[in-house]
Amino acid sequence: MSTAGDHETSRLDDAARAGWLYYVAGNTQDEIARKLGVSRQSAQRLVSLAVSEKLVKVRLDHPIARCMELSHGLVEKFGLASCEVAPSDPGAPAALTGVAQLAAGDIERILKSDHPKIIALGTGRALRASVEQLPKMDCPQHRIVSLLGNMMSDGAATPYNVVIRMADRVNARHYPMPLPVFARSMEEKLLLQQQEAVHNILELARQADVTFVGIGNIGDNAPLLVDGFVSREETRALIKAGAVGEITSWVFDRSGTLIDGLTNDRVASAVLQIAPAKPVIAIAVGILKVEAILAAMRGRLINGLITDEATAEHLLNH
Amino acid sequence: MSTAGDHETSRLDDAARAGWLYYVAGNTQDEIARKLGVSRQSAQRLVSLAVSEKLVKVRLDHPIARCMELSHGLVEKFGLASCEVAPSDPGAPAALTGVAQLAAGDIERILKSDHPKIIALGTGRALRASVEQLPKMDCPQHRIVSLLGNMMSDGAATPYNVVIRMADRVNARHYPMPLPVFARSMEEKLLLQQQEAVHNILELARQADVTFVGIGNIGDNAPLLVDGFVSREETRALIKAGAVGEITSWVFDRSGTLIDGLTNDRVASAVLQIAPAKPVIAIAVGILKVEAILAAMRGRLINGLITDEATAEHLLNH
DNA sequence: CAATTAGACGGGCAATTATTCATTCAGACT
DNA sequence: AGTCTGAATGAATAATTGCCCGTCTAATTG
Repeated sequence: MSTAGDHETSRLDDAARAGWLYYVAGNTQDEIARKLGVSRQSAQRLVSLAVSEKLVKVRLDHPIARCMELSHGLVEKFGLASCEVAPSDPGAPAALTGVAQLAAGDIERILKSDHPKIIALGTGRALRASVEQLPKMDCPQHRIVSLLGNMMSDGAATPYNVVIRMADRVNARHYPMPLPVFARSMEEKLLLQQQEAVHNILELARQADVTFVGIGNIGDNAPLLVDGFVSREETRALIKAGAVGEITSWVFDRSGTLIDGLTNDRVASAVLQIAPAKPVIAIAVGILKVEAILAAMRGRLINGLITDEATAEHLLNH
Repeated sequence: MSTAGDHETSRLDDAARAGWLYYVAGNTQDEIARKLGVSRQSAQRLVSLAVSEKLVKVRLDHPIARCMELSHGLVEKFGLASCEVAPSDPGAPAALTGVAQLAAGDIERILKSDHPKIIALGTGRALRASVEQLPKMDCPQHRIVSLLGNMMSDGAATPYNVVIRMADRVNARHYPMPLPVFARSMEEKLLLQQQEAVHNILELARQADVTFVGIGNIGDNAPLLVDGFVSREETRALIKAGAVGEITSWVFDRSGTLIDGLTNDRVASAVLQIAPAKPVIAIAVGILKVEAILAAMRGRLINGLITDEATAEHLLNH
């Protein structure tokens, strides 16, 4: 026993020595092997032992480090395909710029591809801010398609028309949806969607290679309410039905299940797919949205998330 | 200015991201390149930037880590060719075992060589303890030579006969020095050294491929005094002449310069070389010896050191 | 005591990482 | 505008690292 213990101890000592020489002193494994009087392979084993025994601890002295941890944690916890967390600037309340830059980076990377892509977009302030961050580009090979209408029921344009703005910037073919966000009734919705142009656009959206959406909360500060798409009474009914969030105006409950009836009967936007095969990336920031984001992840309505540090903390500590 | 700053910042952010993915998440640089949307070379540059900008900090969770730092510090500060520091066991007062094992490891490594080597040995408790740690070996190709006599002036054997003990263990040719440590006078010393055998041994010692010595302090607890080689009066005279330490009974002052006259006139051991070309490694432990070790390093009487943590701390904080 | 087995070792090779070099590109200056 | 400079980039290549496999050693077991 004592012999084995000593043996193990001295092996760990050597591992520590090797780890120190490698990570702190910057020696190569060959040099370590010479200094420790062992073969290079043994030196390699010692270094890797030092790592696997957790003798070496790496710390990253940069605000980004926390973001990476959070992102990693969210990926693990909710089975996301991707997650990016922007640092929250404690000074600036307009926390959008961080995520907007991140999202813009993602979008830009996709646009740089030579292969034609179909990019589907929802709406929302965060998404709009992201598009604003895009540089001028020339991407005629791609198509940008809207997931939902850009009209109020009375025909007025909605304030956050992301598709057209983006197409402006990057010079791509684009397909805004010539529909109101909500039809006046289920029948009207079906009627509208039977138009060939609308039908084509919905089909295009279904084939999208990547989808970016916003997530809205339901309640007093809900985008849908603030922007006048639903009334106070409808909001109350939705809350009573368990609604906590919405994506492209489709309202869902805590488990991420779409609410039956109510406004969902009249939503004209493309249907959400559960556990989509292609990336569906939500851009969403804010403590108010935490419940909605959680629900969307639980229900597999999205498989990617771009958010900020503060929101990510709440999502993980829930 | 603001643009440049932003640019630099975002570059560092990316570097931090890359560093995190590499060191914390264990990604390969290829994966990082894909995730960050840059070329593999750029990913490599980002990782190395994160290192050179000190964003990644590596810590080693093992007592050895401190020893490695101390060793590195001593090498730098005193221009040593090598330095090893054994962990001090706060519980055990007999701090010798740590350094003894280290030294034994060094010696063993040399003995394993197929090329014939000449190993010169001094005396001392630490050196003796090291030899005790040697395993049984069979090394007829090497020669072990003593740097100094193993007799008291009256012909009695000295207690720490390292060479014979070591030769016992490793079965190597050995050359103990058939001389007293101190002759009775300078004339007697010269006479003794003219014997052919002695002359040959001294020449062999001069050619040694590697030399291991102990370092003694001068004073009340000095090995020379305790073991009865010098008298109290001689000790007093030496101290008055500035003596702080000795190696193979050659006494030197604070600057590592050999003291003129006194006992040095009568030392029969091989002369110390200043700034030796081959490794001359001292094995020395203890707060009492700090002054002596410092002096030996200053005077370039040694170019290698094996000591323990506590002693190393004192050497560096001096 | 022989058989078995777990673990370490080193050789060789594939994968990964670091470096060098020529080129490009943006901005500064003439 | 032309030219220079310095940074950034990608390609090529050199260096380093990680992994697999056959071999050997030592401990365990029957």
